Amino acid sequence: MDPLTRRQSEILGFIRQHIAGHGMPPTRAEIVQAFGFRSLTAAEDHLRALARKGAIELMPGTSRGIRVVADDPAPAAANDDDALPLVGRVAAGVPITAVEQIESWYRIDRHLFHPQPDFLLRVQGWSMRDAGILPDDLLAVQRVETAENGQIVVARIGDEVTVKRFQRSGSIVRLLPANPDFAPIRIDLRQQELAIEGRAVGLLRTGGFALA
Amino acid sequence: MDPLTRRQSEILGFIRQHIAGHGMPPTRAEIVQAFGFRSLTAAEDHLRALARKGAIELMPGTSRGIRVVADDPAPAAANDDDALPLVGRVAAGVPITAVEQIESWYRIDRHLFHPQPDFLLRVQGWSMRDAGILPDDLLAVQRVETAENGQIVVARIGDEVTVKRFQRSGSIVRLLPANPDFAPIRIDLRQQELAIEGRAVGLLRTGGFALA
DNA sequence: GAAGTAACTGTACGTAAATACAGTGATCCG
DNA sequence: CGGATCACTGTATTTACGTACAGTTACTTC
Repeated sequence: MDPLTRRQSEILGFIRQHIAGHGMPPTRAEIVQAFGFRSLTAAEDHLRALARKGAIELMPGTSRGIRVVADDPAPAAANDDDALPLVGRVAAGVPITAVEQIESWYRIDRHLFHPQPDFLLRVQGWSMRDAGILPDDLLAVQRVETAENGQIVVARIGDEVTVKRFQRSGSIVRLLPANPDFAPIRIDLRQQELAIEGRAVGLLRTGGFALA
Repeated sequence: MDPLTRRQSEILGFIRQHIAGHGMPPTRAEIVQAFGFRSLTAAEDHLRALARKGAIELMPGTSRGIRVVADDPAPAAANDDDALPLVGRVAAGVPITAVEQIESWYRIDRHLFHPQPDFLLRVQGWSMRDAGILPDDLLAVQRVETAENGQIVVARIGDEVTVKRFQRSGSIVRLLPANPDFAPIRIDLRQQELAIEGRAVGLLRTGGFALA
């Protein structure tokens, strides 16, 4: 979210306060009255600015169509039974689920998934497009050390973490993308180390569906 | 608080749900649409009844001037702030979110999604494959009545509910699949009726990733 | 069997509210 | 210096919304 000006913060504060107190967002007129403006456009301009900076969302043609974007993602606690950690950027060789790697926790009904996941991983790139796995999706992953052929796994080669379909024959492992634009990764277990971090058991897409 | 009738409870539930999902109380028109009424007065009557019985408070002359008074913990799941209903098979002409259509509730951190969804819908068929929407995925849908070009919408034509990308020019609406094996649906609004049930804001894949 | 309540349809109207357009200063910035 | 952003004033137009009025049908209750 872009930084707000002093005035914009006051407006945002008023919106929050109004929702808390009245159970609904304010109208332009109510903002005007609260701040002593003499023109509706003053309120409109502020709302546009706040929307542009991502602090609020405006719903065109809708009365009181203001939604405060939650910048405080309701931090679920680590001890919550139904919370899953979102694993962030992965640093040099550290196991992916190390505490330092955890970005945040999300409350999700674990039993939704079969089998049950242990953590979420944000997907990067288009390599698994044809498996319906897109960038910025959250992959629900179950921690396993070994994989069966055909399963989609989270694998680590050195510092690189990747999501691919697993295929092994003898000491040769192929990590297959689901996208003809990407090349398979071939690993000889006698020469290179491959760590299986987990197995994909589900997926969560939290953003909208913009045009690709 | 006086006891509510079955229908009145449903209305109250919808108001709660709307506030939770949209951050503001519904208008009369939104209630009418949600329940499939054909007259604004139906909604008005219910609101009056709920106000008379003390379940809500109405603020005269104020758009969305509905305040839920009681915080009775009636249907455990439906009241959960972080629960989403899974909408089941859709029957003849009934609005998709009609109470009777709800299969079950799932506990999911609403704040994960932007904007926040109102219900989940199980995806059927491969027509949105290239948008990463596969069969048996649960689509997180925000209830909206209109759509912008390019958005992925849940639309109803008669009794048929479909998920497609929305494109409108004039009175011609095209519902575009994201899969070359499927044909676009072309609708002339002057001849056919098209109901937008909602807008895709996220996705939940609960099964594993079997080989396609 | 009259009266009341619940749950609606259908029409109409005034106003609450969103929003476009045209400006005015003030400040910052390369 | 010109151009952007900020913070407004003032007017106008449309549409979203609340709400009144007049009915209908079915079910309960005294």
